[in-house]
Amino acid sequence: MMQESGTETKSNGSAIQNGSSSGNHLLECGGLREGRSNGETPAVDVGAADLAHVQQQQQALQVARQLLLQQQQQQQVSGLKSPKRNDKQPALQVPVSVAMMTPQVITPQQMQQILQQQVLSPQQLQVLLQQQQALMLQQQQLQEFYKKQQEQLQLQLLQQQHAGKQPKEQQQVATQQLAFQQQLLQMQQLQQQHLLSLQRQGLLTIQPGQPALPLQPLTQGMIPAELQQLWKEVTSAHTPEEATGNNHSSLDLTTTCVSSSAPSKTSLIMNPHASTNGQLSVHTPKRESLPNEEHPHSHPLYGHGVCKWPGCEAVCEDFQSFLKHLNSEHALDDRSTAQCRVQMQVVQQLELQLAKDKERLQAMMTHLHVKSTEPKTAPQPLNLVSSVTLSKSASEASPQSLPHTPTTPTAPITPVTQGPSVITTTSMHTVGPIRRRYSDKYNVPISSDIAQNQEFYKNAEVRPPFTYASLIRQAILESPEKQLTLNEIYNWFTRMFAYFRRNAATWKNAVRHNLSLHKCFVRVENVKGAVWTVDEVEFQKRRPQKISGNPSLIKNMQSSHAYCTPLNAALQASMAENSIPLYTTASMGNPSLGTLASAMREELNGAMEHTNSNESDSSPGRSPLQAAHPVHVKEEPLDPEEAEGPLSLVTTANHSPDFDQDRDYEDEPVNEDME
DNA sequence: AGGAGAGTAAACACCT
DNA sequence: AAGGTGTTTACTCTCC
Repeated sequence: MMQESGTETKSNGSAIQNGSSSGNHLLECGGLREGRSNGETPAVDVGAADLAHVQQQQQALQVARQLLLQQQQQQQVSGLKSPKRNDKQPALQVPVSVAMMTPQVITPQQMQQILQQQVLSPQQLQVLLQQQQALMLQQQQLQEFYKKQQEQLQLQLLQQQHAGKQPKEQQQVATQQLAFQQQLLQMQQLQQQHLLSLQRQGLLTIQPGQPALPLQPLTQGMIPAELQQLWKEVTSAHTPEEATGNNHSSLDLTTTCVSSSAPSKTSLIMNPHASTNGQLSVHTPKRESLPNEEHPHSHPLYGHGVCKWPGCEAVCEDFQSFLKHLNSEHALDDRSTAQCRVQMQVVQQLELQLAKDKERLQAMMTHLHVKSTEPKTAPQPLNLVSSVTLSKSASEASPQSLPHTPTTPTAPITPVTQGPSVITTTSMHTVGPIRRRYSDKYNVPISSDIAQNQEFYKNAEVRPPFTYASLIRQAILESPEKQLTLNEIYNWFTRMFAYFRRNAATWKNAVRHNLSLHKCFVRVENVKGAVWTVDEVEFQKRRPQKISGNPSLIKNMQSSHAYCTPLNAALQASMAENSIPLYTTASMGNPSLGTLASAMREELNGAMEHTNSNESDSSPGRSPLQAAHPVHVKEEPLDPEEAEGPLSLVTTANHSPDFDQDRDYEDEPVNEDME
């Protein structure tokens, strides 16, 4: 999608350039342009001073227009300097003529970008759309009015040419256009407000030192401002500086907008790289400014005296120190941007999953003809958090798809070669089957874990971090008679774990295999048939399973139970298998999601310090996840090959090929996507 | 490097 | 005959 915008960009860019020299666009352009182009023809035999005056105005207009174009071109050029901005910048550049003719509050491409970059709630989207529509409507009206004015002006010009000078009429026109100018100003203000609100909502991000995406249209839709300037030229004596000043002011409108919400450069978390890809501009200038305006000292990234930037948790005495910290520690760099990108992926993934789960729930309810969330055995989203699966299956199911998932085709090609601690999907991804499992023999009481996080496992497609043997044993032990048929074991698996509702052929085979393989499972002939029981002695005899892998994980698990609930392991496993970068702040979007994200983030990062997690202040309701404690997570340097460009808004979620939960649980003929 | 545990795949036999 | 159940083998991966 970014690519689309990218191409648009190009075309737009060229359009601009052409537009400045050729008349193509001018011709399409409506009144003003026509006025100019037309004006040149009849102007020949105009001897009248006022007519010359009008011509002067038009020339001035042209000059101003060129100025504007130059500015735009300069922007482009400067944009080229920092490769990051290429994509976006041009995408936003709309030929002046186009800008005049079409409502350009925010271009569709921009909207698309926004939508891609930010995961918005439907409500937010709706509001946005409404605002957008309203603005567009207004702009259209203004444009119509503008056209009329231009026609009138032209008409009057012609009249003047024929009938001679009529200062009064000119005055009249001037007055009319003044009024029009005011409307344009209003329009601009509206746009500003709109943009500002967008910013506040976190929908737009403005990069420091450059006109950001959202502002572009303003700049370009600057025709009104241009007119203002011209009008000043026309109606009153003014110096060229003023003209340029005006130009500036028009631009300032945008920059003002920016600066108002993003006081400090560093506060803009946006990454240059991001825009490179034209993919991401997450993060939150708005969040920085907003708190000050509305809730002084409340900040999504700040809570309980701790910086809640993913993986940070630096203690900040007060809000001011937090701001300092934010600006210094989380400035624009690869790490921050990568974190943002990852965060966005997480959110995307979660939302995608949420959508799927909702759909599934709907289907279930429809199927069962129930209205309430009733299903017993069937998984139901109990709450936002638990209903959000981690789509582990996505990755685990199709390992081969992973390598390319994170880096979508649209993803930037600029890999993050640095940023040691940047966690990316790829860095977490483990190819092939996950063999790190542990039984309840080691620090992790499977029974308590399962009981504790039952709902989570039921709803999240997270592979339980236990071996098949442990799970089978658990299933059997949970049964009243400590014995189960194979089918009952199957049922237990599917009932207890969302994960085992997929790829049935695979795991069922594994279950059978384990039952047969391990001596601890004893087959007993029963009246009904054969049932399986557990020989505890044999089970305990089994060679101790080591928790391998991440040393920190081991350390955590061994050293502190408190910090290492099975859930953590589950999460970690799922994250690893999922290639889901659970690396987030609670600041984005849905609080519940944020909570989940926050909790997961801790899983990944907070481990080290894992003092006390206070990330959940913004989150209502706790979930199993929240009970989770930080676990150390592998932080490996990015593989340059796999690493995505910073902040590339990857659409991994959309790519998870097998993340189709609507599949038949039982018959998964294929493992093509599985491990 | 090699052993062991674990997961996966598959072939095969038996039973219902 | 088809499908479920159970056994076994082979292979791979990961960890020690």
